[in-house]
Amino acid sequence: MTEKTQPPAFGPHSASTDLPTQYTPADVERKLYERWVERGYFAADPKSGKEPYAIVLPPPNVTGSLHPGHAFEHTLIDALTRRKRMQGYETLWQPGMDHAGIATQNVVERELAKEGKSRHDLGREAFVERVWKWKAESGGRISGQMRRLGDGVDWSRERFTMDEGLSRAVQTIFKRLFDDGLIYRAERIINWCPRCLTAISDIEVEYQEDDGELVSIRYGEGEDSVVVATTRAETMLGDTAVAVHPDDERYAHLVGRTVRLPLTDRSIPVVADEHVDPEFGTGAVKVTPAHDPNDFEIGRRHGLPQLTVMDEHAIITAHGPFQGLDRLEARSAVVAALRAEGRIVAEKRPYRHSVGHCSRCKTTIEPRLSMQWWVKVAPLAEAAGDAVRDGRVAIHPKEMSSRYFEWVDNLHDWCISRQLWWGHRIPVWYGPDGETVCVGPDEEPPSGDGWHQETDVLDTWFSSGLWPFSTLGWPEKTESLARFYPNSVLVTGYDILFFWVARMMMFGLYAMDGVPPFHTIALHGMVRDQFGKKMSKSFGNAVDPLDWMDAYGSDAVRFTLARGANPGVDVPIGEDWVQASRNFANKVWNATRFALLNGATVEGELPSPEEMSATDRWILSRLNSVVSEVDAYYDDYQFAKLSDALFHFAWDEVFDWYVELSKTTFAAGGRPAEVSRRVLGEVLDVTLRLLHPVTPFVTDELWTTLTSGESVVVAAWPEDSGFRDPAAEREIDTVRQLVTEVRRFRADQGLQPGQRVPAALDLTAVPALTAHEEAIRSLLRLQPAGGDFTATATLPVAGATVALDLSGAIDVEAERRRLTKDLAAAEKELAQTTAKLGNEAFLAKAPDHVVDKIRARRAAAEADIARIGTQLDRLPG
RNA sequence: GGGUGCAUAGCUCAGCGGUAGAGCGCCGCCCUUACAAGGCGGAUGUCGGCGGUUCGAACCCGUCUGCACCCACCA
Repeated sequence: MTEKTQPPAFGPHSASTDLPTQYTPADVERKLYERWVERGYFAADPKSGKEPYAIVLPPPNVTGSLHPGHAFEHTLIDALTRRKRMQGYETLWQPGMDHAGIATQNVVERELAKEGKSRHDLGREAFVERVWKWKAESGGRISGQMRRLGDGVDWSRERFTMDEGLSRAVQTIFKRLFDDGLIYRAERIINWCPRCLTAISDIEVEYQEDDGELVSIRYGEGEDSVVVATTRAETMLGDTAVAVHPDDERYAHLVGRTVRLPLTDRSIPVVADEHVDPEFGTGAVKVTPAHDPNDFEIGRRHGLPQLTVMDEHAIITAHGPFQGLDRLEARSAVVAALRAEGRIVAEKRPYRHSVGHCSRCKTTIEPRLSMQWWVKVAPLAEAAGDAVRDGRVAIHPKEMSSRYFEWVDNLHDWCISRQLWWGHRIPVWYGPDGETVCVGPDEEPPSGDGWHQETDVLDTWFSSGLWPFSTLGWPEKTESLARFYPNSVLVTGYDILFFWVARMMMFGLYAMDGVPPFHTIALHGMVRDQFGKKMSKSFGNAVDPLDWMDAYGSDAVRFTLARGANPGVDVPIGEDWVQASRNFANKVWNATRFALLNGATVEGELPSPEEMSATDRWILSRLNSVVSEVDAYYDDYQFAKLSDALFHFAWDEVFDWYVELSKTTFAAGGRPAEVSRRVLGEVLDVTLRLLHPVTPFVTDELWTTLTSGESVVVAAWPEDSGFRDPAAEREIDTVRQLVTEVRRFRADQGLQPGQRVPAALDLTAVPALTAHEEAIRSLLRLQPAGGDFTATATLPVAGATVALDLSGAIDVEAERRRLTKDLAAAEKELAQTTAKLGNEAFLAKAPDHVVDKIRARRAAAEADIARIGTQLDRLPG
């Protein structure tokens, strides 16, 4: 913090000179956001005649709070929707939250555990009530964070996956799928989390390399024995066969016979199955149909019994000495017992293999045989694949399409039932005589003795898969649904392509008569820390975006995220970068402050090009180019590019060169100053509008001050007027080149930047520059030369000559070093270009513009060599 | 076991066939009346290795190495 006193916060209509010298985000952010919402800027009206533009907010889980990844995603969506709104589209950004079944239930269970209670102590109803209470607090926190970020969502349409309307949607589509035979109930091996006590789907399983131990066990006796290997010895209690490959001669004599299963009083058959790899291990595999998905399949093929030996807590239930042991205890106990019987044939050896873990609690998954509800995905997935294949839905960046196809083309059926309490209860009733009735939203469930509803709830992704249309009122045929479905684009992370995007595609196509839920899928990367490491709480590098917003302002956080957003690529974020963005916001602030202090205006027509100076024409020419550039980047979801383009245009061109050059004009006054004031007003007006979608707060505060407009939120998006002035651009480039060259000389000579130096400027060789003489003198701190120079340094730059009176202060050696270095560079350039131009093949095959460029470079090198030679000759000594 | 992506300045990343770029960091000099959250100047790279295509390659092709991530029912 500086010691300068800060004037109080100011309103949009206070005098312009009230602007403090530093931008203080806290003074404006809250006030502006409230104003935007109050004025209804973000409300989408289905009745307007405007073309619709709709995006859904990927609903955050009600658990916890927003992390940097959310801030990132929201920034991108907010920028897209703000621009479209400015372009005159009827823009909907649909907000809401996801009940996040298993995740939320876990969180609340942990809360309960702190009180020494389990959900069973409360009972289902009270527990669910408790979750709702918790949701109320947590949801409020998230919407508070979204307000801080500046998210332009339509709050009047906020939805929750468990609210009444969305629950109706869930029930409706369940019933429809059920009636179409696309939902069924079946007993299968599923991924079971023994801690969450529920089934989870395949993609909720995270595989990690774990160190296990492979033990080899002999089944049967003597000649008729067979050795199998396993990492889960305890499952042998549930073995109901040994399988070998049909062509494996080693075991041919055993097939069809039985071997005794150690530690039990059972004998199990040896079966031949193609699935067995004879090359792996001993070529014989134990078969546990109730506890392994492969074995389940083998068991099915051979009609083997499915013997369950573990309960839902992964505790052994098989009668005998192991009963009551946890699976890991049982594992070592079983191995010890086998060893005692001499059944372990080889010492157990370390074995690294891939083991499934629950994505929610990291507990090792236990494959388990159980009755679950399933969605038959094949027909749905095919439609989802086709929609992308035939171009109705585009995926950005397109390289990500392969991931999408990888999944939709290789789908297993989706296990949608969860043994949880928090979620949409499956709308199926079972009758006393084994009847199964699926109940639609407007139907009365069957009542009477023996009827009861399914206790399982649906996978949380079942309801979020309906998000693009359930939020718009489906299954009712609402105006909003007709207007805003399909969505224009879906913006989300590539990590939930399978979880969420594919499900929305399947359900959208199914429920909405083959119309896919969005035209475009724009995938972004993950937020990482400044070293490119994944942000995670356990790693300790996760940051709360609110902390940075408090310290540097929302705009700074947003600009940093946008600047890192290359399509589909992970974005690293560090505090240094947020600071840099804060500095940029402050720069924008101060440039506008300068403009206001100097009477910049947006009033009246823009003067004609004839009236303007080359400087004015140059910046307007550049401005229009940037407008087109930014538009092209937006249309291609190139947030990093557009942010960078704006950053450099604003800072380097407008704030540095244009503002500096115009100071001279303003000082001189008169009509040229008036023209420049109008041009500066124009340039800032347009620049602020261009920046607004990414940095909404500072731009609105400044824009309303500058223009007295209502709000930049509802201002028109800039359009390229088509004005270009290449001659003016060349002219200003020359001025910049000249000034830079002389500055370099000054720095090399040790002249302090503020030190005024007498100088003669001879610009006659470049007539266009004469108009800029005052500006050049001012930028270079050159004073008019009075009388004779005592010591002169002459710089021929860009055809002009600058003679500086150094009054004996010239550092001859420094200058000689500088010139020698430049000379070497110029000679190298000459050699290179000459060689190139002497190459016949090059001249014959290279395009003209390349050859011309090389010629120009050679000419420039020659001129440089001559110039530097002259300068060196003049050096004393 | 498959698949995809990435290896460019100290760090994080752009560039993707025609003189190596940005931000931050670093080294000088400056509080020049919009801004020190600033200004000016500067240094820094065998563009992962090796081959090939081409007049020309960071960019295209092959190959190797290293690193990410995704998918997969390997006991």
